[in-house]
Amino acid sequence: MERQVIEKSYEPKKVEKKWYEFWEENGLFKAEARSQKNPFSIVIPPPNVTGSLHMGHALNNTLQDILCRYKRMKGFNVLWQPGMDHAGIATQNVVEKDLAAKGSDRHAVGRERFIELVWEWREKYGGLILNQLKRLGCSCDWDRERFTMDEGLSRAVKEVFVQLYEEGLVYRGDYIINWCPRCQTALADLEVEHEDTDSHLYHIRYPFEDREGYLVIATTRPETLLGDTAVAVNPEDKRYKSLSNAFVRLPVLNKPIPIIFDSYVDTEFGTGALKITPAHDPNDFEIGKIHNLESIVVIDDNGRMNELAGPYEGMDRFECRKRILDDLERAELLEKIEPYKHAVGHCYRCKTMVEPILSKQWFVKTGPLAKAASQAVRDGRTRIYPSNWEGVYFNWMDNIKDWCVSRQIWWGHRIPAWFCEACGEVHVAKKAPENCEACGSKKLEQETDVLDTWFSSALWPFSTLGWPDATDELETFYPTSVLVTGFDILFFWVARMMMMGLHFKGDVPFRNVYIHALVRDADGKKMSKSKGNVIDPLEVMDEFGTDAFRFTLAALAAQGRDVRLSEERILGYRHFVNKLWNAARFVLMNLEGEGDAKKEMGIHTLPERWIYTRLSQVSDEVTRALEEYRFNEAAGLCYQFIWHELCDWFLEMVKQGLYGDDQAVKNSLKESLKDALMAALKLLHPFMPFVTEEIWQKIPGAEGSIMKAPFPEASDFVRDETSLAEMKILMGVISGIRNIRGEMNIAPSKNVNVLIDTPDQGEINVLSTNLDHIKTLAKADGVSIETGVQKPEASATAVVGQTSVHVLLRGLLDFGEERKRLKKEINKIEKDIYISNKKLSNDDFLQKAPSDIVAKVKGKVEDLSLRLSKLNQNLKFFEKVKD
RNA sequence: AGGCGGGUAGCUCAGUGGGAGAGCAUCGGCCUUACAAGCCGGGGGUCACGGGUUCAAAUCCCGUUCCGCCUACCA
Repeated sequence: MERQVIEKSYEPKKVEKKWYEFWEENGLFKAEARSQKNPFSIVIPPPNVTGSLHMGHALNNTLQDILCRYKRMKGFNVLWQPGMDHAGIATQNVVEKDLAAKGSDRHAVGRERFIELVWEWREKYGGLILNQLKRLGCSCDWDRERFTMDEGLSRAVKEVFVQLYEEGLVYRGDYIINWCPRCQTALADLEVEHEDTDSHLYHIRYPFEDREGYLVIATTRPETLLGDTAVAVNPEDKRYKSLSNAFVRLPVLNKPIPIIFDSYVDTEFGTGALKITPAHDPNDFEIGKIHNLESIVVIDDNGRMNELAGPYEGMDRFECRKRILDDLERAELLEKIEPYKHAVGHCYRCKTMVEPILSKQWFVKTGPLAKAASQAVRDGRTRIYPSNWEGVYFNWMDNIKDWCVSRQIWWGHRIPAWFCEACGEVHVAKKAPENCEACGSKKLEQETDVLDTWFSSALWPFSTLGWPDATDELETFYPTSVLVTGFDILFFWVARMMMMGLHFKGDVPFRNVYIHALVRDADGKKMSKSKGNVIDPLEVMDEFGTDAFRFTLAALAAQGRDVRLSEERILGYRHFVNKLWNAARFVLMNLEGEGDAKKEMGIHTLPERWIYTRLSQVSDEVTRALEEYRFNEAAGLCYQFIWHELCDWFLEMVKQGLYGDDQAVKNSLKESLKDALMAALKLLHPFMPFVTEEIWQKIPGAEGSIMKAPFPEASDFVRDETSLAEMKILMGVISGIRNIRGEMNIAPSKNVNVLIDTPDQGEINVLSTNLDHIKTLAKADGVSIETGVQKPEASATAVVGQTSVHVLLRGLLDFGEERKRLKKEINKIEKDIYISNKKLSNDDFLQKAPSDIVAKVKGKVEDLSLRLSKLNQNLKFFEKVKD
């Protein structure tokens, strides 16, 4: 065989690209539309077409990739459905910015041309994030990539909208919506971010119409008084009992408005009198409806005062506020100004302060849809992990409000509704009608509004699989197996997919939802560009390698907890990647020239029997962890096992045999080494796809990609429970000697002699057949094993269970040090014994605790007592020597 | 206002009723022929505070406090 030169350290950059291309070329990410295999499917949370990879994406997609790779190795027909979201407002903003840079704007180029420009932008820059996902190793079936604006998905959108309309679940009406004056569009309630803001509460005098004096109202937005059509007080409020049928005079505009009584008004707040502006406040709107008040819109789409604002017409809303306050002051109608902190809504896209404005919009009636979506989770048809999110989900679903789905932007799915210019009739249909059904006119104009981006996202789990056509993909993969996402879009996206999936497919869109945490910086702060605390995933991958990065994310992704990412942590796991690399290097060096060694039966040494047993256990544990989305546990198990068992003990123990003369033992060890390495690689592959493939390909006899290798199962390895106990003794003795050497500062170059004293024949057998391991790993020259011997003078002793390990230190032993060491040990044990004895002397404990627990404590006391007496003997010995 | 999560070693965090753990950092000793991105050994914690349930509490319950987040129409 040709000698493979293996580098001393792993160089991620050299191999990552190579293997990704290899996987793609060999079609290893492809799903089968029809298959005998069990299906496993995930739809990717579609990143925005404008997006570039940030930590949230990295975590989200790493977890999905872990699941997909794991399930493929488990033999499933895996579909990881990729795609992107057209991201209405975000994308439109980007292209508008381009235009602005050229001194133009969208109105100058016109709607049609603008949309063309957006498509052009998409062709040019839109694929960026997908390539970044590839760098991350994501094993999506890229041939199936979808886009929320592509033809098929647009068809699904129309189909859904029209059907909902026909069912009465879509309607159009005048309501208060959140208006972003910068984006020039309505926003759904969810798209408004409330932020506590230092503001002022203005107390304004509204003079009575028919008598002296005035009513004082409190407001944070004085400019809206221009649209006031009433002042409300609570009917129970004694202060205002006398005011029925009274009027006040609206300041500035100087017109009479009625005083009305409504129990909505809080008597405790402000003056207990509330100005009512039905066109610019959601609550006032409701009150206005009840009392048949007129709604007067005074702020336009640009956030400027309109012609109904009288003298303030044309002013910006904030400028108007200032001017009105000045005018009120001058008229002595401003009673006082109090500092006031309250939540102010901002546009989630551009952070502009939103303005509640009355306007005509399209809504989805969510009540019936939400009820079904809520029920599906209550029934367990969809399970949310971790389950505490179910409460949040129910709370939202049960208090849901209708969803404003129209947006006054250009980039998006244009609402399939047509208005008759002649009679005003509204037609909702998949295709433009020829003429008006009501009056026959041919003059029909399509609605200019587009749909909320989340409308198309809500259909993602079935629209990407070909709906409304009945496809094999839908048949095979719907409902999808699991949705992996962050809690920040639980309402935006997950909830709405549940509603749409249930309504249009008659079944939930996913069996499980795994909600992962948010990635924060090392100080627990949300990463954001403005804070400058963003760690760029691409830079991390460059510096530490993709595998180390992925493993870090998985290891930190404990359920229900945010991920705090620090570079030190990633560095630590890069060391782990390198450790694996070097362990493999060691194994491969020893397999050199062997070809396919035949399995040698019956000569397995203790370390081999042990490592197979552990492989069996660990495979089982990792599998269970992954099945329950306990990624951090799965990662931790692999880390612990590979580093501290496979490398620290097994690899060290096989060395002698490998370097010895017994060919049969050598062959057996090589085979075991290879088995253990291959199993470790397979366990790690979902987490670290690149390095595991790179090593896999170097193993003699390993066939094809590791992606196609079966994931290790408990039954793949011979379990030998006695090997666990035997290794425990052996490790205990070795650690005991090492401990003494360390504490006594014995140079590693200095070998020592050891006398082991044990009464147990089984232990004698184990230790004597593994003498060489003790010699090598503990640096002992002569090791003898006896029963009931005298403690040699000038020796330090470790006590392991019933066994004493005397380390002979002629000329090396500092008696004082040894006394100190023994006292420390004795102290610890005495404390332990004290605690356990306290339990055993408690009758309640003996009676009520389960018997196995009692037995355990008893056994522990016995063990400890034995050790204690031996340690005490040793201590006495040294105290005698001192005298 | 309501809801959720959290407070465990110097730091970051695991640990949902029975012997307080890991990684990093730290200290001591080693270039031992896979790995100094390494090896061996050590030190370090009133599990936020106060009560309760229990034979037994970091873990369950109640209260207090601090931090973070989410939802909400108090002008």
